Amino acid sequence: MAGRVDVARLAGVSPAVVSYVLNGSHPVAAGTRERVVAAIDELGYRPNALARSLATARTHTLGLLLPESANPYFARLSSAIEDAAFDAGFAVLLGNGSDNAARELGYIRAFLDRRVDGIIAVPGGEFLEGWRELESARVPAVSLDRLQQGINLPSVVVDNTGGASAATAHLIDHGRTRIACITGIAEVSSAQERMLGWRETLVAAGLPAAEHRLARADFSVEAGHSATLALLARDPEIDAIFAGSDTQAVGVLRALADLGLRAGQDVAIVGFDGTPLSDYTTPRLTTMAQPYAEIATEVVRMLLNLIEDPHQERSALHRVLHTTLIPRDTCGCGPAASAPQHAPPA
Amino acid sequence: MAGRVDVARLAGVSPAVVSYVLNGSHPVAAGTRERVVAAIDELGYRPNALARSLATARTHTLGLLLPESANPYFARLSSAIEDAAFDAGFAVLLGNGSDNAARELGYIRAFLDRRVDGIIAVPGGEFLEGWRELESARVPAVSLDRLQQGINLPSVVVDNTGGASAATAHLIDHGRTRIACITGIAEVSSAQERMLGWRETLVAAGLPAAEHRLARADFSVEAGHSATLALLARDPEIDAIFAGSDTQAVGVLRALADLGLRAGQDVAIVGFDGTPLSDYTTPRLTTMAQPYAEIATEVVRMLLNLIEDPHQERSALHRVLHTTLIPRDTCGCGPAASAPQHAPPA
DNA sequence: TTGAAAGCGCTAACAG
DNA sequence: CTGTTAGCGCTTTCAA
Repeated sequence: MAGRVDVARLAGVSPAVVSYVLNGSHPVAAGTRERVVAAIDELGYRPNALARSLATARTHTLGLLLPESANPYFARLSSAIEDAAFDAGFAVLLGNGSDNAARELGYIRAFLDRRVDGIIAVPGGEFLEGWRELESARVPAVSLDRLQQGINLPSVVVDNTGGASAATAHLIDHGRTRIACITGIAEVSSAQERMLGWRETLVAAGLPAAEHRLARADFSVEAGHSATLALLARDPEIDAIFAGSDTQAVGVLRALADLGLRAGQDVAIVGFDGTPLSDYTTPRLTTMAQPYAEIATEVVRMLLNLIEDPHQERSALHRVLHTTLIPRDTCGCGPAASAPQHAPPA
Repeated sequence: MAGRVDVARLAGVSPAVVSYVLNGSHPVAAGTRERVVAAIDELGYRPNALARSLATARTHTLGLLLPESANPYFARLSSAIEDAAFDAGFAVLLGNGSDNAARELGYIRAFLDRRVDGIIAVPGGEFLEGWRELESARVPAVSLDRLQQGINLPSVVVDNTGGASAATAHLIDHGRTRIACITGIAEVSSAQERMLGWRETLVAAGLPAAEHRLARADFSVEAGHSATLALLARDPEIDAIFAGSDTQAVGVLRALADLGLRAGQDVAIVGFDGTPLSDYTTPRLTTMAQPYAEIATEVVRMLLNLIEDPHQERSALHRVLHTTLIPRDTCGCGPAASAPQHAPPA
């Protein structure tokens, strides 16, 4: 592989000049530049990023730590973040915490060791030690999707309470009164806030927000499925379910089908996240959509600013974006809820 | 941040000795080692991976290039690969080709510049130039999920033809005779092979494999949806559909519901991939499951071997794993196909 | 068993 | 405008 010296020799200049034209950091005579550029692409020369990083203390690489990257929501989110990072000229190292403290820590260290310029993390349940290392390493980091108890890092989240409230209100508008909630564990701030939005809205409407209509489970289809079964066994009167995530909502759908109940009619549902697949469930899932692209550009923008100037006013570094209701079939809005399901073949 | 020299000073040794104990590459007196180790974790010292990599020409980092990481199949796959890489002590740089030649090339370069030890790539449609850079850079690389025309790189794929054949045979076993196929574009080898499996099996059974019952679309829900609509409009006689991916199958499900047709009864369906969500669609999707964990461990094992010894026999570097049929409801096996859909609430 | 010193490939003063 | 030189933080001969 051709090196900087080869280029320099071919162009008849010193190695330093090659750097100058490469980085545009120094004035270089037009003629010289041309010769260097010609030499560069004649040799197919590409600067060694490791060496450059060692010298500049910048890797143009971000670390992204997720709790479980296979989850459709996080998959969508990470894809958006990668896009934004790519546009900004950054590569991303991906880490999968798997809700496992040791792994999260392992990835944080892997990122730190490789000197990433910044870290975006969706903190899992047991992330305290990871944060500690992060803080002591003084590497710019921003918390995404959720806040971590007692640690004040810059963050980008959505208005979970507001979104949950809108979802619940929509259910109430449809005449539902016995509305259950399935959400994530209390340690996850976003899950907790969604529960709060549900509860507050119910209370404000003079409707019961009974404890036995609240289920906490992890953000998986399986959990949504079994939580629904348990909820309905405990209280068959339930006529609507607000699910704190689309993945859980898919489990709800499946559970209703298992019980022979019609989603959108017997039991109305509103999910959360606006996952791509939510538009293709049967029936179509009404959900609170998150603004993925906006979240992604905002979080990398914030991180990049932080990298430029690490001593920013912390208070300005908390962004709250908004979700929007996408009314489809499972709430009772759409046509499909009453569409022919036993119609003869076309 | 504490450096190697600080550790050395604290332990009363030379910086070189710190390296010796860190890498265990050199004999070190027990007492000395202890002092060094003590100094290391008193200072919380962590070696700079960039510097180490520059010196050793090893980054312990892999590049993973996917066509679209938000797709449930690739999300599941990348999560499995990350797991395997983590277990092997490797971090992964993730790239999202977005079926865009320029982006793919951009990521290949980003990987190469950062001196990844190896690359795993699922080639998108226009990956030729990317491959070229890959080859000339002589970096170990393996092709995943599909083969790239005319380029002989090590690969890990599944037996697509066999899987598609089994899927089609299963449909035939259910008495279906007018079986359509929706798969990816012909340029994608796996999509093509799945189509072939469908066709061969039909022919072998003396059934028609009509061209007008074949649809090529990209691997998305949307595409599966519209392809189904088109297929059925063209030929309402179709009584089964083999979908070359679960995401497309989800679109098929949605399209059938739109048309008032019952999946598993009016039209039977078998998907491909065994995506986690396939177990939670309504009705449950019968599918050919890919062995994710096995694929992942195999591909990183192969890549790691290649890194150790780049001059291996090429012929041994093609692994074909097998898919397994998971019979559920959409083929007609399960109970849900005939489950009450208009039953009264429990 | 330990230390000194020469790189790894690049950037960034500083001189010229 | 261009070249020299000293690092960046680590590994690795080679001597001691």
